[in-house]
Amino acid sequence: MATKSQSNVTPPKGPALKAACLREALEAIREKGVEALSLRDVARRLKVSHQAPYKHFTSKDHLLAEVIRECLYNFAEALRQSAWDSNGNKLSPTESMDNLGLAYLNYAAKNPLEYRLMFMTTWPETARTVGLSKDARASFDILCSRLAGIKDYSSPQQRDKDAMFVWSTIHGIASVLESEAMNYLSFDEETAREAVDHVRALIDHAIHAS
Amino acid sequence: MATKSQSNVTPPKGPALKAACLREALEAIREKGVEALSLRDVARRLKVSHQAPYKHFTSKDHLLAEVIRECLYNFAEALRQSAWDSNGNKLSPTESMDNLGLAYLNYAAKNPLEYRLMFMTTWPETARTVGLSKDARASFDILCSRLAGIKDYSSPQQRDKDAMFVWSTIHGIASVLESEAMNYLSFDEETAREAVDHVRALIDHAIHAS
DNA sequence: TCAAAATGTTGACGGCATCAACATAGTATT
DNA sequence: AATACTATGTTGATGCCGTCAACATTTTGA
Repeated sequence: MATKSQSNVTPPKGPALKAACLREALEAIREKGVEALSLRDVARRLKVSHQAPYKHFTSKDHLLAEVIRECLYNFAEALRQSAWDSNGNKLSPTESMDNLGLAYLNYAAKNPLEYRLMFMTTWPETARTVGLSKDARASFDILCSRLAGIKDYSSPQQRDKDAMFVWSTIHGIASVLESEAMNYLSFDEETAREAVDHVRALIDHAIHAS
Repeated sequence: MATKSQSNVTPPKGPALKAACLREALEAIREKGVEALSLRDVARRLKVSHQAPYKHFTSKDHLLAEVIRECLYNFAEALRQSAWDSNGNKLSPTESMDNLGLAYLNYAAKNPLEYRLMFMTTWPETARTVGLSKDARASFDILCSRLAGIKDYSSPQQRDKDAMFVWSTIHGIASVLESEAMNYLSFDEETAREAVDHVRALIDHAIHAS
């Protein structure tokens, strides 16, 4: 006997439908791209009427916003975990900071779809009204606290300045690696890897020098 | 008497229609966002049948790709001009390089819509088949030659490594400044400006140090 | 001059987001 | 227990969109 509704047997109902919509939406985006996301398609995949999702999301854009929100959660969680080693021991502040950049780039590399949704896609208008940006801020805050762990800042502004520097720089390298750019700049892997190291070294240097 | 078809008098014909489509498409995007771009809307604006644009663009995505291509042209042109001062005198290699980053950030700040289209939007699938990336590469090549002007590289790979570092870093700061991020990180202007200076100084330092 | 190529137009089709109206089941209130 | 309310689904418009097909007109060039 089935324990939970396997995705293709019986249409999920109630809260399960909501979760299933989020899951299928992400899958649909993976297969056909964000632009092609369609509520009807999601409904069809779940063998549910084309209006059913509306009981859980007020519009297609709200659904998309929630999908992105989940990505933001997971991303922040991955960043948080970069403060512990594989044995569950807390790393030193310095190691934590170093590891954060690595974790960021790693996450982007392993979850390109999610990364693009979070940081390389124009969020739906709705994102503003549902406060998506707060969830994005969570990741930034992790960076801020790691920075505060390795350096004494005279003011939050000073810390933010550093944080923004690190954030934008890492985002820069991640998004270039992720973008179409890599297809046509025709770098060999080696060059790309070295460029990444280059950036990481520079960031490191910058933080400690300033 | 009218010399050229003013946009709202008589529907433009032939090649003029093509140009007008590109213009109106950009305007439509400015008003309602890329996602909401509609060929029919463009046609309507030009008081032309909903199929007329198809005589000049094989699909909506082809139109969008051409719009982006124009942005890429203009952007590259702006970068090129950063090698000359306001009097038309060619700057020294060092000045040219310095100016390039400034020109990039300036362009992004003054043409946010275009910048987003070029570097913060998922290009239509079509972009691949029409070779859009080649036009993007042009800008990158400008950066490469500026770098080559101020430093002797043992190989193109070495130069590309630097170029990629600069490119991604500048892109990072530009896109963070342009993104939703600025809305919710709630930096004061001052902090943002300092962060930008911070990055520029670091880039500068990095190039000369490595 | 006159056929072929370019360029426009109208109409049709299927897909989509969303609104409205209706059905049903679970819950809370009397 | 009976009732009414709410949450959740379903079916059926409506109007917009991209695009195909068929047809009309203009331009071109042989």
